[in-house]
Amino acid sequence: MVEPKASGRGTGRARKSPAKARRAPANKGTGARRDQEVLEAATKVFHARGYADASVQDIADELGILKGSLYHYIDSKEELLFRLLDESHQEVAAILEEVLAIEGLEPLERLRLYVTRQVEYTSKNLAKMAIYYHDVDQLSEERRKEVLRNRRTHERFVASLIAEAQERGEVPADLDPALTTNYLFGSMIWVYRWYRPGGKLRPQQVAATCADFIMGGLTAPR
Amino acid sequence: MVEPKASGRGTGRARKSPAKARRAPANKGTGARRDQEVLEAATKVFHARGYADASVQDIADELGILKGSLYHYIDSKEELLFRLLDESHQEVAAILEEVLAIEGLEPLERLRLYVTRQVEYTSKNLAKMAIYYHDVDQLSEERRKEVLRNRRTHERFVASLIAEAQERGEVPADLDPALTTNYLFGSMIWVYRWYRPGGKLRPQQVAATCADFIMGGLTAPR
Amino acid sequence: MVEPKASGRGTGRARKSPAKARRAPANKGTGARRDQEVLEAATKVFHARGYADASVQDIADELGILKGSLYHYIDSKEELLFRLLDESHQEVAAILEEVLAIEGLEPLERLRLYVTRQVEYTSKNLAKMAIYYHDVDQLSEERRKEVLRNRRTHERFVASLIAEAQERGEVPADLDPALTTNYLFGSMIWVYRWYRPGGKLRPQQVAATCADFIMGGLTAPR
Amino acid sequence: MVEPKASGRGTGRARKSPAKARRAPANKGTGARRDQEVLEAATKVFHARGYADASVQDIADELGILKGSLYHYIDSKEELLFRLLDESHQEVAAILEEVLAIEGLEPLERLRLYVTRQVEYTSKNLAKMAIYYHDVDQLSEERRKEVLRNRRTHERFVASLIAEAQERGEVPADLDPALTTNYLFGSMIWVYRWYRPGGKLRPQQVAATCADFIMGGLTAPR
DNA sequence: TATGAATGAGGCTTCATTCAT
DNA sequence: TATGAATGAAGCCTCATTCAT
Repeated sequence: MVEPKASGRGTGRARKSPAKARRAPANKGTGARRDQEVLEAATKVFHARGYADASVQDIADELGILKGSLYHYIDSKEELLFRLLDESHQEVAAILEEVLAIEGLEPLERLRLYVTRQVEYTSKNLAKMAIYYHDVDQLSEERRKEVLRNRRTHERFVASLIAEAQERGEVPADLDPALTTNYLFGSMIWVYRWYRPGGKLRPQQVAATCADFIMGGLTAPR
Repeated sequence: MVEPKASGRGTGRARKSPAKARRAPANKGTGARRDQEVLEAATKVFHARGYADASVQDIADELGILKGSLYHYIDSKEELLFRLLDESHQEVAAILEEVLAIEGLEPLERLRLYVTRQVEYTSKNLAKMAIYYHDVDQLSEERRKEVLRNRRTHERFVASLIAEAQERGEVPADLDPALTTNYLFGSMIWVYRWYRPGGKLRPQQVAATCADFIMGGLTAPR
Repeated sequence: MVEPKASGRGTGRARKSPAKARRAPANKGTGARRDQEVLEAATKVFHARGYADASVQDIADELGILKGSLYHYIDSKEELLFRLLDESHQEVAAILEEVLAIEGLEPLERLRLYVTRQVEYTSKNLAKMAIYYHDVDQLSEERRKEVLRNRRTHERFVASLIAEAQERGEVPADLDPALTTNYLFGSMIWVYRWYRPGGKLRPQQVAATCADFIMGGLTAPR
Repeated sequence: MVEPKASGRGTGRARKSPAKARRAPANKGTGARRDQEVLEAATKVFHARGYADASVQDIADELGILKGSLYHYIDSKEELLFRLLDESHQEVAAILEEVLAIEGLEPLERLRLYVTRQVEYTSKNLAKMAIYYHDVDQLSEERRKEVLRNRRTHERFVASLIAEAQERGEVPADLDPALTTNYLFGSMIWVYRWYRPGGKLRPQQVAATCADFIMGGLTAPR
């Protein structure tokens, strides 16, 4: 069984932290909580207007502080996007890791579980996932490459699961695992574009039907 | 068999054109050709940098004219985007219409043909399709609604093809055609994100494998 | 005696201000003072070059800040004009209110007082009044309507003073008060076009002679 | 009796004329007629939008030709304004000349006639007069000076009429003719701001009531 | 005369970011 | 931490004017 490696906190981002210089101790969890609020505000705003179109002012408004004050929590608008994408990646990667960590699952069962959890996560975190998939290109060259590298690693694990199933004869032999991974991801990811929470469709239903579709696509004889 | 109606040339058109209003000019195609060049330049630039990030200057540079001169051909940056999206829609809708016009095809054959042609088109017109799917949100309220309305119509035709196959028992009865259309589109559309022309993968191969995947997803028993 | 109502502070006010919305600031007047400086600079520039011809750059120059910085104080060039006109209207309306508030005056005495004060005010605030009467048309439809509505109300009060005098037989019975108000205003307002402060003519002299002329025009038998 | 001199075709404006260079003869009255059409279109447009706000495009639209073509008839936008103002001045000056040319009139009768004709003319040529009085400042230094010089001459003739009446004791001795001329003009000119043709008020009525008002202002004892 | 493409300058506005308080 | 004034660069768009055809 494949083993995902530590999922790319590499560049590590020694970012300015609100609990940094001046008066080091005194407040501790507050800084982190505030940090999280900033990320949430940014998520909401970036999703609503698109990263490029959203302004730092919008985020400050969402937080109820002034634009200038926001710079106590961020280095730049782009760094904020990166943090968001990085956080998203952590969570998406964690799902894969959890699924891979479960013992005793056959490849196809594992794949179905993976897709199910992933789609459910996406349905429940639409804004985050929308930004994750829609706005990577807005990062600087270097950061974009880091994110894409992480994704590629992630995709390779999924592809290797397909390959495993293929070796067991459960997936047609003439199917290209890496190529098919793209179709699988397409169905899964595209959810961020059409799913509307609050409608009659529950996340579980989306997850289950999407997994059905994908499993069919993988296993159907040619 | 369902019949798609004329696909939404209704709203947006009173645009400025070099061959524009007052007293129809005597030139016969130069204007239109230049118009097309503008669209192509915009396509290139919007794809490379994203609509929001691309500047009118970039497009003018691409054309080798001054920024101000570009406004002989467009009303605004946004109108240019709309024209692009509208044109894309025409072409995408044309594919569906052609496929629907063929007589004697069974629903599933028709669906496979549709997917194949659509994916091949996308592979060959990556920039256009990337913009078509990635940048709709940047349109003004009104124009966005028009585009989305057109798409919804398009999707309904595809869903109705699935329903037809379902009635013939070729697709599981418990599958929701409208919902499944989303997964189908996901696989198909996502191509714009990962396909790289010039690599070893030919458009026809992408089209064929994508169609296989989707047909499997539609027809596999639960 | 008629009573002018609060003169139209209804519409236009939700403007951006350095002392603006979110969490009322602790500063006590600096913001307002700067605001006033902006208005004064704009008054000077608009008067010198005409609203349409004046640039935001000119105003920024006058203030010694950058063009972009000016937008901390204004929403748009047009909103700035509106603020100017609104302020002017407040002051002009205040004069009328004061004159109407004095008790024990006969209509014609009141009219003479009104004209005198108004003309004196105009002579002393040429730039403001010039803009007030010269540049209303440059406002957006909605704002122009608000300003004109205010003026109409103002004029009606003046007309009603004429009507009062008429009832007492002090003004010819065949004279139309509303129509005559226009002539009265013409003489009064036109001052902004020809009066040059710093010349040998004092504001009081202009006011007195203008009032004489107008009272003659009102009362002379036909 | 005073004699107005030739009213300022001085600077003369050797303007580009459509009947100028290439193929001198052939069309004769056509050129002048077209010229007049251009002036009329400009009058309409400048009045509707204000000189500074009106574009050359607007005028071309009004004429049904293209912007570039308009430059066959004008040298520049400003020159067009000047032509307009110059023409207006000719007509306004002509009224004064005619009134001065009539023999056997007493000064006050002459004044009343002058005001009456002038106001009637203004009421019937609102657009022209509005531009004449509203947009002089938009001319270049030199041309503005020429126009204002012409006006000053005109005003002096009116002032001298007042002085004549004063010498006959028909106007209070303590009244300053030049100063009073300003009030007189104010009432007369302001008509361009409030009169609406097509309403119930006929030009003759405006003229008569305005003249009444002004004569009252001139003759009433202090 | 008329066209219409192109110019080039300038105008209004937005915005990420900095910094003194 | 928070403020809010200011920066400076850039973006979109308009427009008077020119010119080859």
